[in-house]
Amino acid sequence: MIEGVVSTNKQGQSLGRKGLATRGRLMNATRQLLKTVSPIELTAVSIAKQAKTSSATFYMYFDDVKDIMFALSREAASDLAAIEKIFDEPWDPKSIDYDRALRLVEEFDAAWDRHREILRYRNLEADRGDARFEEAKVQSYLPLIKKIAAHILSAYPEDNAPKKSDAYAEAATLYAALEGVAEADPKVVNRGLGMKRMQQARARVIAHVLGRRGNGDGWYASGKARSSRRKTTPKPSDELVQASPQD
DNA sequence: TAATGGCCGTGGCTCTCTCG
DNA sequence: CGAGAGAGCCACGGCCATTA
Repeated sequence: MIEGVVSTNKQGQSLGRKGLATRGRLMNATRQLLKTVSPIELTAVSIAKQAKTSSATFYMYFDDVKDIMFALSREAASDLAAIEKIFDEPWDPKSIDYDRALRLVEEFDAAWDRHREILRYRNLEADRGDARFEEAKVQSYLPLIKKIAAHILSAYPEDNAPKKSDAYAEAATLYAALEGVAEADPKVVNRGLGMKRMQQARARVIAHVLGRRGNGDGWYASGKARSSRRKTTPKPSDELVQASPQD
């Protein structure tokens, strides 16, 4: 897992075996309830009841329901991060590797299947402006976007590489496509084009963006052409680009 | 084995909010 | 406006590992 190490409860007492077990029971109870109850409707009382403990005990470990959802979202993010390992395998950046791209999509979707309610809640709170969830969301997707961007850049010779920020923009676009479908309820997707088809489509897009070209295709302007194009290109300013390497 | 102290869970209370 | 549900806090007592 795993969620950052928790060493004390809300009263500042250091957690022993029992305390860690109770905290874990509360988190498991929340996961169970999320299968049938919206996170918006979750209550500390229902979680405590499911964990066979009292609401007072719940407040010894968590501030409120949002707090336990945050702890669960960190666990989920850790599970999701495991798919980055695909990029550590030998992967020729100049070849179109559809099978590997499909595996990336399938593993990403599988992680979302395991944590959909929690990750959706995390994204909802981040979108609502909660700084803690926003930070958790960024820290969740940034490592994968960095891997994708590095893979894109590695397909080019040094003297003909696209701008790093362009590679990051493409990586962010791919991630948005990945997550956009993964976040959707599979039942809804299956009523439409079907999950298999959507996975294959994303895999094809990813395979083509990641495995391509070599000497460039004229998409990335250089020299004067690049500087003149900059006039019409808005300067990236969000936290993703701030965290990404600049040219 | 008894004493000790930290860890932990609970009962009961007040306050707030929602609903009829 | 009263009833009910839930949030949150506090004080107390039980449990358990450690120590003499």
